[in-house]
Amino acid sequence: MKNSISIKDISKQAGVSIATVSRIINKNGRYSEETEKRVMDIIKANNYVPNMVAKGLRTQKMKNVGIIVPDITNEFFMKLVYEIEKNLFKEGYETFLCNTDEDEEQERKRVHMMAMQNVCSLIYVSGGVSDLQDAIRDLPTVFIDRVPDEALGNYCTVESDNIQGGYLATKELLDCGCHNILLMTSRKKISGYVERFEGYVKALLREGLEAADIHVVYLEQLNYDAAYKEMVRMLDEGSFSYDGIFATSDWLAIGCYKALTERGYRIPQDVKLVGYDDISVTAFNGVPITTIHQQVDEMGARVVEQLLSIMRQEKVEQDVIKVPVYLVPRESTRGKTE
Amino acid sequence: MKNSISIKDISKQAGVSIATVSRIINKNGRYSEETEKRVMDIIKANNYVPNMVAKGLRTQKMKNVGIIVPDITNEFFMKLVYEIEKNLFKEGYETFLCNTDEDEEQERKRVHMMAMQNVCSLIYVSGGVSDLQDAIRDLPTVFIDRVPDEALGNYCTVESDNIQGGYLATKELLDCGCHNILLMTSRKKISGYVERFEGYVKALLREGLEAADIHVVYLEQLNYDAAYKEMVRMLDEGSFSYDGIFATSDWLAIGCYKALTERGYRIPQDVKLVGYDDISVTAFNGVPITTIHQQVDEMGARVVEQLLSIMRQEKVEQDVIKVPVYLVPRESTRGKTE
DNA sequence: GTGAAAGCGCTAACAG
DNA sequence: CTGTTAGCGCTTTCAC
Repeated sequence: MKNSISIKDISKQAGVSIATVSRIINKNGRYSEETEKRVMDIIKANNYVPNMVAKGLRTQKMKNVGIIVPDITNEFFMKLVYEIEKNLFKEGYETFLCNTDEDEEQERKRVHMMAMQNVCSLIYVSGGVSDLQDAIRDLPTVFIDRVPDEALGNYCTVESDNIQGGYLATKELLDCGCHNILLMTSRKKISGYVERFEGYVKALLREGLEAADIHVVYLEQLNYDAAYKEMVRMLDEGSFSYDGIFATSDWLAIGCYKALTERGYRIPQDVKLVGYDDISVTAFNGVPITTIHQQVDEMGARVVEQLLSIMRQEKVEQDVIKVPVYLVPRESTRGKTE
Repeated sequence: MKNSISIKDISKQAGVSIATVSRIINKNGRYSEETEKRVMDIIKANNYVPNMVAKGLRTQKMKNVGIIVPDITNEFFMKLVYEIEKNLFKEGYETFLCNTDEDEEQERKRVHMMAMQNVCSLIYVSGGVSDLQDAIRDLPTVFIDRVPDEALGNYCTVESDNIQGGYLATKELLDCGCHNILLMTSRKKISGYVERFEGYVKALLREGLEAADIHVVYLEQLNYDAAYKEMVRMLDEGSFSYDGIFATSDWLAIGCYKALTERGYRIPQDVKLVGYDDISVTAFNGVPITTIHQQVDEMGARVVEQLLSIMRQEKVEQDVIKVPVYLVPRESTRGKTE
């Protein structure tokens, strides 16, 4: 790689052995202050940068972690990655970013590549992690919005308090007088989404509603297009008769909004709508959309903190870290449905 | 790293030398079909994955490239990264993602880290690349939206036809009858932005306007907050007297929109507005915003294609690849200003 | 406090 | 067609 200078060159110039230079670089002690200074000066003068690849080969550990994200064009995920990258970089780690497009095959391939690159740990954002146990085993891993089914090696989960989130979202709709609330969520059993569902049910039941009042529509993909199409389908076949929708992510809410308004429904007068994540488009949307705010900065910080602690082999006290959420009320739930 | 099996283990099991295994893995020829089959079977059976770090140390080349982006939470950049990652991954490259927050210090640090990680090339999105010549030298680099001032080693630029973009945006405003058009852009001399400015001037002059009709406001940072604050400042001190604004990026346009509407200005009746990039928030915004569409998929594909060609030492015929843009007319320029 | 030497997993001459 | 060997740049015993 480039005409870069190595530890050997430094040692030669300094008139010491490479072992000594290595010790000095890593501050491992067992060298005199005098040699230290001499060597450090030469290092600076030559603008030496350590070769992490060689170091990685020797130590069997690269200082880089892989981040697997279902959709890197989604602002919510990237705000999370932003925080993670920032905190990880501070600790000297580089991050590989992998987009899976919510596709298990892609995911498998990419995790495989990560393994080849000897990443020292993995961060998994609400993904499938289907049959990856083998590849992941022994690799410190933090999951976001997803508690793996089987116990893996060293892992931990960080997520929002999704039950509370689902509860708050549904409660908001109920408080607006909605009686027929549709939940739109993912077909996949991602724990974060399952919990939002749980919160929805909890709010319904508390309000004295019954099992018959639970209405759910499942989506194959968690994105705008899928939500829009499903909504259009329901509207066109006349199977839509709700006065409130809780969409488990903001892009789903936007998809619903688009389909509804295109067909002449007014929001919030005819249908009230709540999203989840608090990405900026909900604030700027034609009718600003009420949503559940996830504290991405807090989440990102906790993810890195947990990851480091697992890597240091420290005992991780909690397997699941919960971060609080709060409701952001906007136009889409303004007014009272009677 | 993990209990992974090595080429040595494979060779032992197959009863051949490690050199032969290496040749087979890399399809370098000079082995019989028979041994190939035997070795491949063992590789599969043991679920062997090559150690890229060792390979990288030996060959002095890691198959991973660094991507430097000013703001990873911006959908435009990430759509670009999405395409780049996809295409690069197909070719067996992994990507490091670095966020600079438009901060030169951050940028320096991160490029430095990339060098330590022995990335085989760099992709630079509209960044500063101030005094990085040293670090970058000899590293194949593709710039997006930025033509470096000084000639570096092996580089190339991919960008939208920004002059045309600036022209189309301004032309749209002129066609709506605007006479007093403000350009909002970056203080930094990023070539992509300088060219949008050029297009703006070109449209103005063609329409018979003069130097006195050129009005520009420069921003220190290229984001929503900066645009919003600057707009508020102008509005509050009464120095705003325009009937049209061309904001050189969508988030700037959204910032202007917010400030203007908060103060009672109507868009498009009082002020017409055009953005740049075509990120989704412009389509969903209260008043959908006219913008210039950049073909990110095309750009991403060209970036990877150029990068690979530079790495293969092939002659790069053009130093600057231009990708066409087009106008997406929306509400914010509807109607005629008389 | 310092140095010699082994070796991480792999590739690439070179010899056969 | 196949094997032997010498490192890539670095860390880490183990002597001195």
